[in-house]
Amino acid sequence: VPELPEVETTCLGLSPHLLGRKITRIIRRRKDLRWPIPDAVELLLNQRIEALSRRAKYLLLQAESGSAIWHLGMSGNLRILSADTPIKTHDHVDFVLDNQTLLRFNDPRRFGCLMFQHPGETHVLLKDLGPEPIATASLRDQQALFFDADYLFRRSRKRSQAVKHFLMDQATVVGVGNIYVAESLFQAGVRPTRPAGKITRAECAKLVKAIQEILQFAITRGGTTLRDFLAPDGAPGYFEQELFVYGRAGLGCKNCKSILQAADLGTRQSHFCPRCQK
DNA sequence: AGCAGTACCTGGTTGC
DNA sequence: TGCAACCAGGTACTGC
Repeated sequence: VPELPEVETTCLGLSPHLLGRKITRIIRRRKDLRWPIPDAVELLLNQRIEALSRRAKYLLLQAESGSAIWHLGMSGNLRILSADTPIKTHDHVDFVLDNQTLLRFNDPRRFGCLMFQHPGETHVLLKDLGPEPIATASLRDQQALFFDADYLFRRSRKRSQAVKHFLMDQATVVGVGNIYVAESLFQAGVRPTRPAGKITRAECAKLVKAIQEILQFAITRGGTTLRDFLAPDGAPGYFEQELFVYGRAGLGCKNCKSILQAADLGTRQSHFCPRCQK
């Protein structure tokens, strides 16, 4: 379930293997992932990889002729492998490199995508994204919006939707999915079902702090491996053992021993502590 | 415009 | 034991 920490882990893991390398061949075994893979990705042939970066849950592989945009969806995985590694089921795309290695995309559920962005263009998928939750000083300068308590408070006013959905909306803040929103709400002491508009300013401050700390900590643990997430070198993430509420309905709260409950929010379940979260 | 609900997809698990 | 039903969930889409 790749959320920001998993995509960041992938980005950090891939960078040393990709930067400066030339793409010698692109193999598309499928026409469609989440969307059709545009033919324009062929413009990356014989190009050197200039940069690899993450924006929200997207991974951008930049060359002079344009950028590949990957999204890992639900089950997507990018690995660096030896060029002679046999194909497995759901291996959909290879970028073959000039040093006997390749970048291979595997995605059983095919919710992921590979798109292309021309130089100077902003792909439509990247247009309406909210601010990055963890912003460096340089990001603060280039981003129109800055993720802090004031921003979250103002944006949530008069919103009736559950705060959980509000925080998972990539237009509010990027990178937060079902796992980390549950953990952040727990750490901030806020129930997932509360209407976003009823969250106090103090709670907004707690939520911002919780989201930032949890995402940052998860990155240091290499993300969360629940079913199939692996870093580009094949290593799993170790954040699962740090989870307080996600997937723990019916079990005791690690803080107060109360039995964790499941709230039905749409089709997704959301786990919380009835005592710690108001 | 905001929001709830649905579809997409496959593999693992559950239930009869 | 075998097979169907269900569940996981990021995101775009639909319709109110």
